[in-house]
Parts: sequence; structure tokens; C-alpha cells
Amino acid sequence: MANGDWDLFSIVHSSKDTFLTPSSTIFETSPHIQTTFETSPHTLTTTTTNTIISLQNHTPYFDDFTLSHENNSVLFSPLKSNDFLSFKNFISNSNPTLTSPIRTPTITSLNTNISAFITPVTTNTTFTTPTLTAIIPTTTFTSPISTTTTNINTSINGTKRYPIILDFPIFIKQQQTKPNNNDQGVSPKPSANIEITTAHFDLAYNHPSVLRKIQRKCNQLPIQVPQTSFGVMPNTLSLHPNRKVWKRKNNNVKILECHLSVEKIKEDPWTWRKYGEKIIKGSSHPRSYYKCSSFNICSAKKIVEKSKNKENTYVVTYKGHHNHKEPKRKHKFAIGSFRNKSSKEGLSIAKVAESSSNVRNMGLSNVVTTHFDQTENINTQILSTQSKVLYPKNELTKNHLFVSQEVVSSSNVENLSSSNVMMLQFDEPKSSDAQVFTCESTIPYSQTKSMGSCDDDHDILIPNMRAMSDDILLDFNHLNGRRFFS
DNA sequence: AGCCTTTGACCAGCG
DNA sequence: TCGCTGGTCAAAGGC
Ligand SMILES: [Zn+2]
Repeated sequence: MANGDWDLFSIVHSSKDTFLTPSSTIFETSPHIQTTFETSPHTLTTTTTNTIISLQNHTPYFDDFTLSHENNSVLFSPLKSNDFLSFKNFISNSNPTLTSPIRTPTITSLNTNISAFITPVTTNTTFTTPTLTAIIPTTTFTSPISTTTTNINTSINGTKRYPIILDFPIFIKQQQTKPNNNDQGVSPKPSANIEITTAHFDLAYNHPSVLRKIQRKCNQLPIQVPQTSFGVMPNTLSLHPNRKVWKRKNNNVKILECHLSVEKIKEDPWTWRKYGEKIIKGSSHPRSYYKCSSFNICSAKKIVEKSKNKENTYVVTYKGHHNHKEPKRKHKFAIGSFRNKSSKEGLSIAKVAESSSNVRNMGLSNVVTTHFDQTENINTQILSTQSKVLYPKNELTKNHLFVSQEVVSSSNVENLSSSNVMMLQFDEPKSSDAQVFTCESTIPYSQTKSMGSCDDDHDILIPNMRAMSDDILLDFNHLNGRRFFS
């Protein structure tokens, strides 16, 4: 796939006045805010170091921070280019001893530059960790201010009020130093496998800059937060007695598209039942339609089609979400076993699948099927995001970031090496309903390990609809006056 | 028996 | 209006 086909989804951490930019990408860690406060010249420098992966420049999001000055504090939320004015006033008003000298300062320089230094990603798997530096206000005063500010206790503390992606790029760096045992005689291998889990999306959804826009302009474009119209369920009051009618309004909404190897399809912990197969015009491979078979009212579906371009790779599109836990074990005919030989496509999969090891790590979150669901409509989304609760610890762990420890240990490395990249995509802004997330990953469902610990004391997380119990879901259904899972 | 796939018909959306 | 296309249904049969 040509890189030009991808627009990277932005987990947008933008400043208040910056619209989310669908075509740019930023992943960032918790900003580490370091400050230096010098009295001569009177300079406050705040250095916020984020770790960012991006293909293009992007207005960064600065986490809220509090400037404490003696017994006073001011919250900056977030940092804006004119914050230095607030800072100046703050300094002026907080300490009477400064009033006189500051009243008539000669400001020799004001540096309000906020700039992001982002190194372009040169390959799909080489990431840089640029430094983002913000300098607020760099104000140089003339004397006599330096003689009156020597004992001022000034500090800046990041408030870290909202969840952010923790430690994500750190793991990337670890991966980059790890030799790849399977890297034998094949041209450059991905140095990092990045498994995109619900954590990324949840945190993106929950980001305050995102939520504000949803609640304010949920119907306007561009849409910053994934939303679907997939809530149109099969009509149980069908006009045709012998046939159910599936209303296909907005049926073209893609939830998530993945390019997966055979192994990863096999390791999909969910169970699926095939309900259709279609020859698609212009495609040499048929498209298979699957429904989740674990739970009779689960609306999760997936569409599998063999990739045109890559052998042993399948394009898997997931729709809807599971309203239940992962099955403890797959029954023997679950998708992935491909027992039937009459389908040519299935046969090719079956050969590989049967020769592979058994499915492992059933309980782990997988890349997409478990958690990349959307709330059923915008109303629900607002409802859920207005109720902030803490995850139960086990759910938090389950949904946390996973990074694989090994490069794919299959025989198909050469076919997968070019796809070992995390790509998330917003649809074109003109598309009013569809939000396309595209994830191209070679991470198997297994071979993953939770490497992150959660900052439980600080993170405030939004309830994860699919991680919640069915009872809670029913409550939501009542609140919204309709049923989602029927 | 239960769950699966296969398969042609049916249905909705769209140009 | 009509035909094309993709998604879904459901009967039939397999494992
Ligand atoms: Zn399900």
C-alpha cells in the first residue's frame, strides 16, 4: 500500500482554539513539564516534553498546568500563545512587593513562541521522539525587579487531569533496540510492533478537547470523534412475515479496517458465524460476512476479504461491537478453523491455520475486535462521556496499552514487514457519517504482553461501554429510551 | 444436537 | 424507473 493512501488519524491533543486536524497524527506521552525560573533576567521557561509521532507538523496540545506563586496559583488550561499576559498579571497581583517595580517595566523581549519540532517519519517503522518546547513568557525586565524577586517561590505543576497515552513511545524505543530473531535475510524489518488497542481510542475519545467539540457541534464537520450510525438494528417488526428486514441505513459506515495475516485472524478470540459471501465487482477474491456467534444479540460483525496486493493478508473490516466478554474458548468450528473446503478462499486459510499452534492468550485484548466499537449514536456518546468513573482495575489493565514483545514470529514476515505500522485514519471531512479507522498491523492477537502500568491515581477514565456489564448497558438503554442491543 | 458453511434469493441504496 | 451492487436472510446440508 502506498503511503499516500493513508491519512493518519490524529489523537488530537490540540489547544482550545485549534481545530482538530484529521490529516495529522500525534501520539504523545504524558508531558513532562520542567520549569526554570530565573530572576535575572526575569525569565520563566516552561519546557514541555512530549513524545510525538507524526508525519507532519501539528499544533501540540499542552496539558493543563498550574502556576503556583507563593500562596497563589493560576491554572493555565491549556497553554495559549497569549498566556504570558495572564502570567504578567499574575505576577503583578500576587505579590505586593512586586507591584511597584512591575508597574513600569520595560519589557525588552517577549517570546511567546510555541513550536513543535517534529521529525518526519521516514519509514513506516522508524519513529522519532521529538521534543516539544514551549516558552512562556520570556519577559525581561529592567532593574530594579531583580532585587525584589529573589525569594519568590514559583513553580509549575502539570495537572494531568485527563487520561493520556502512557509511556507509549518508550516502548517503541525499547523495541528498536531489541534484535529480531526472525529477521534473517529479509530486508529491513519493522523495529517495533505496535498494537493498537482500545486504549488509544478511548483516550482519544475522552480527551477534553474532543469532548467539548462533540457536545457543542456534534453534527458539524469535520467530525473529530468517531461516531457511527450503526445503531439501526434489524427490524423485529418486519412487514414481511417470512423475512426479517435489515435496515441498511448508513450501512457503509466502516468501523475499523485491518490488514491481518492468517495467523492473526486465527487468533481472533471471538467466535464468528459466516452468513454470506459475495463476489465483489473488481475484486478477485470473494468477500465473506461474519457475525459474532458468541452471544445471540451481539451486533458485532466482520467482513473478510483477501487482500489484492498482499499474499497471505486479509482485509478485515469490523463493524459494531461486542456486548459481552470474550468467549472463554473458541468452539471447534469457529472462524479461524476454516473447516469447510468448498470455499477456495477458506481453504487457503485452513491450511495455514491447521498447521499453526493453538490459540493462546485468549484473555488478552486484541487489536480491534474487542474494543474498537463505537457508541451507537451521538446521544449515547455524550451520555457516556459525561459520566466519569474509574475503571475497575482489571478492566483498566485489560484495556491498557499493549505492545508486542516480538516481531511477528510467523513465516510471513516478509509479507508483513511493510505493513507493520500503525495507521489510523479519519475519513474525509466530506463524509458526514462515516469515520474510518484503518489499522494496519502485524501484531498477532497473542504474543502480546501488558507492559504498561496504569497511573491509577491520576487518570480519570470514561466508562468503556463495551467493558461494562450488560446491566449497565441496559441502564443506558433505558436512559436513552431505546434499546441498543436487540 | 449444535453449530457451522454454503448458496441462491431477497432487499436496500444508488446512479 | 430500473438495473446494478453489496449486504443479509434462511434453507439445506456438513462436521
Ligand atoms: Zn459478540
